[in-house]
Amino acid sequence: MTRTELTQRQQDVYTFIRDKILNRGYGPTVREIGEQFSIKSPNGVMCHLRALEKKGLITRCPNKSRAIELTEGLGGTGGLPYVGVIAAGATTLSFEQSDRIDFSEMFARDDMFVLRVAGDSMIEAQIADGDYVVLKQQKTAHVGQIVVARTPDDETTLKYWHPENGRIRLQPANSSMQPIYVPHAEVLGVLVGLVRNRF
Amino acid sequence: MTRTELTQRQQDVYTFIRDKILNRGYGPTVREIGEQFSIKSPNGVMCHLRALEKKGLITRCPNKSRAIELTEGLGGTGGLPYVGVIAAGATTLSFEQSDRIDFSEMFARDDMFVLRVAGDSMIEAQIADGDYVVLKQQKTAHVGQIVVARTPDDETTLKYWHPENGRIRLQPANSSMQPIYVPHAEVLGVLVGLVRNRF
DNA sequence: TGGCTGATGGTACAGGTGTTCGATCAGTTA
DNA sequence: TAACTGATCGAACACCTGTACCATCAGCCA
Repeated sequence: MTRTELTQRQQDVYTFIRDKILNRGYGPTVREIGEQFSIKSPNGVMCHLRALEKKGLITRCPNKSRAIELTEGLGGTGGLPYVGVIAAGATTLSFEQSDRIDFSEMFARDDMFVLRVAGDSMIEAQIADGDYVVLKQQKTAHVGQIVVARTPDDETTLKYWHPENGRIRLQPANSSMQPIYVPHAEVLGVLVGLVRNRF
Repeated sequence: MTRTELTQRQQDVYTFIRDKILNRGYGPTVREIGEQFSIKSPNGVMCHLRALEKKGLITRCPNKSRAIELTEGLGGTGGLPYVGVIAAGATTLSFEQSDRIDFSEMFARDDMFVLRVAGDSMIEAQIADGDYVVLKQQKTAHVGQIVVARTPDDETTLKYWHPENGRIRLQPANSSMQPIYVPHAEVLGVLVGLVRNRF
């Protein structure tokens, strides 16, 4: 959601403010923002805040400390009703008194990140073109795990992770495709989840 | 979430603080709390804040304004960093300054519900056993959409929706399975999303 | 009755904080 | 070249805010 109408600097400041509010629960002061970006004058920051407010991204309450509201909702209030398991066979759905399920809570760890999948190389693992995959950031993986790996020629790819004698086999889940063999590769993260929202 | 170890007054104060953080985006000052509860001395409020902190409900950062953190997570606040598209080929992942993606926002409509899939009848639509499917509650569907349908013998199933002359064909996405033909069926919802979190 | 806890009031102070005014400076546009 | 915009510095100011110290009072328990 990069905004062309924002300068890079404004984008940075906005992201910082949002990050503070989201992760710490309360926003930064003018001087905290300044410190973060090595802006030594409070007025330097004020200038950006005025710009962000004029462009409608934040709302401020004059003369109050830390009183920055994000115009964009924080989102994620409640989750969705979880009504049961659906099998090939009989099922009773109970909309009444159902539990709720919250996907952002499901992937709530902050060492995770999201990639969008392009291509069908993992189709037989039920990972389709356009899916969002959720990955846990780590540098090692077990044999057979699905990982995001960076190869020596600086390509990044989503594949099964198979270290072999003196090389790495990056195995697609697509029987019409061949495995990739590389002398070594860097694991960027391992697959922990998947989200799809187009049907 | 009434806590027996809290006095009524403390409970009230805590609720007020949480309400401010959740609905306004930033917490109250000591004096704002005092005004709300007609406590005329800042110290009266301090006393409650100390109590709440001692009991572990909030965390404070000394000498900072509005610096009240709720110990209990806000629930579904933030989303995850969205770092790019991963293709079979080259990709540059940018962890710096990345956008964020929030799945609970993605499925934020309140006419949606979630089911867990049992069985492999939709495997060729990349819907696997154990996946969560997100459905939009509606009574009609277009031809070829994936729906949750209830058949006359009161079974509920996830299938492709194919109305035909005088009957409904409920088509699995599994070439080893046969379609189900029923004289009529009730659409409970159409598929709009999918979430998987086991790998 | 004495001691304890929870809840407040009052006052005072130091440092945090938002804001303003004036000025510089690089890069872009007319 | 002149005008402008974005970004920033520096200093100053008034108010906001957290905090500390001291005191009161009702209710409960021993």
